[in-house]
Amino acid sequence: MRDLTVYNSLSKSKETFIPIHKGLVGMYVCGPTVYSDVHLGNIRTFMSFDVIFRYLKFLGYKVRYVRNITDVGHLVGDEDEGEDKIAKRAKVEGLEPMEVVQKYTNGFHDMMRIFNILSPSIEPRATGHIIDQIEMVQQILDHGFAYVANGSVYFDTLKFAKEKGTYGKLSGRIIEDLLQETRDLKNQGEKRNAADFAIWMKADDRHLMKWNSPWSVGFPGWHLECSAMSTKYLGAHFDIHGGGNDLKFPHHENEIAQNEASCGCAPANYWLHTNMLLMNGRKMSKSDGNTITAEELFSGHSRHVEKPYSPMVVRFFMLQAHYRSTLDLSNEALLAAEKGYKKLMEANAFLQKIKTEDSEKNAAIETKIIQLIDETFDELSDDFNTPKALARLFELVPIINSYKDKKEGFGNISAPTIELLQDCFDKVLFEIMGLRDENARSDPGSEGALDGVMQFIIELRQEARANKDWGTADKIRDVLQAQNIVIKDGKEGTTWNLK
RNA sequence: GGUCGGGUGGCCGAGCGGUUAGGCAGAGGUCUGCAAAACCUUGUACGGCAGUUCGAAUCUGCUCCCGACCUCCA
Repeated sequence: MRDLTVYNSLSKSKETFIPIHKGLVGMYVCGPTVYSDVHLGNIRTFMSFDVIFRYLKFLGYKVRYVRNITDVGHLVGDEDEGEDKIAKRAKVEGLEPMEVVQKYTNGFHDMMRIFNILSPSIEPRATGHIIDQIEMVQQILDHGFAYVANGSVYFDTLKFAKEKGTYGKLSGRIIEDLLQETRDLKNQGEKRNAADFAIWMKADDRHLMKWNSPWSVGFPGWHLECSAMSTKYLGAHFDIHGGGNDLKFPHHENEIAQNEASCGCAPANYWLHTNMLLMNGRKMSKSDGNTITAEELFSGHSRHVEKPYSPMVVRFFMLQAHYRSTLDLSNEALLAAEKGYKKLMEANAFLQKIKTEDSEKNAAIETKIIQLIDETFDELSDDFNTPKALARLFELVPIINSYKDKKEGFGNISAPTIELLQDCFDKVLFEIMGLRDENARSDPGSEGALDGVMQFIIELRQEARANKDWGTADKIRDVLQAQNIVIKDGKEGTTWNLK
């Protein structure tokens, strides 16, 4: 197995990835809070972890990938009296909270499918794990790192920080600074310190989602569900924990604290964080409206974009940036990605059709190809560097295309090398990067029929061309073009493909 | 205000001590009835100012911008 290097947010450096159990990887990623449609920023994060999941599997690891659905406890606003996001939405839409949850969970799953993001191994919901969460609250209380106040339970951050000395390690926060926050929080009354946070909250009568507990009828705190569910399915100590950069603090920091307080050990060895998707140079965010939806991208109906872009173009666009860098979305960048994506897919489609035959081989090119293939996997193994891996693939494209033209000096590639190349493109593009060839005629039933018709039309056009009837030849091409079918007259005959 | 990250050629985006990253756009050429595609050739950029070094986009200091987190967000 190739050595894999990952950037660990905990150490702020790249480390060699060594799983706790040989050959097995446990990975937990914070999923969405299902109170509204997913937006592109979420999608980028889940797509990044999708590639990570796919690559780990490619390397031969058996991966248990847990990605939760948060459907309770996430509050609006910055103080503990804020409304639950789901409950608020339920009121607005006149639905049962669970209907809201189902609606947006369905929407989320649809979007994951559209972007070819694989389902995780387990997708647990917070509301399905209330008992586990109550047990964890109890453990934290038993260990003295929480206190009950008026039916709610708060995590005693200061005590935890003093005794364990690890609080703030992930996010670089210093407890003293947090305590000195002068921000004017309305509901500080029950908390001993500003840095404390609720792990169980007493619900008022009007609250829609609430459960019985030893402390009150209420609901779990936002950070708790991840601690409880990761522990339940991956154990107290697992390999990778991931999420968006904006979750580092307070969410992940508090998650770590909860885990340590309940079972005495840090939950994950490696913390991976994806960076933000930007638009207009600013974070794309649900709450401030600086956003574009996936549907708007697909339809082109947005002032930020001048034409529609397909899901795979968007996926490719995101793959061209490293997951730890911010990525600025713009029409121009999308346009460039679309061209590049098509070029790569066309080269691949041609490559996969090459019949291997033994012929005189060119040692220099053989070496170059093998080296580039090797480098492609090196890049992926270096903290999942998809942009660099794609760059190597793009360097292979001219070699592939020159084979098409049967130019002097190229084309003399041995069968095993061609097979290696075919395998590399297939694995990297589809299995690892999760792309799909949108140009490929996907419906096998209609393919035969359309292909037959196209062969006939191309034949007719060839006759016209042979008779130098350029008018007819061009008309056929123009009409087909209007139907989004592109005709290309190559040296080896005419080919066609759907635009 | 505190903490952290970033400023790379027309655009996107890698790299982080010595190499052409790559994509898109642009220019010239080959091919072609014309086109498209493909192929070949072409661009010497790293916010600014000092410094370290044989050598810096890459390290250090200062400085100017921008962003993220600190409050719900992937």
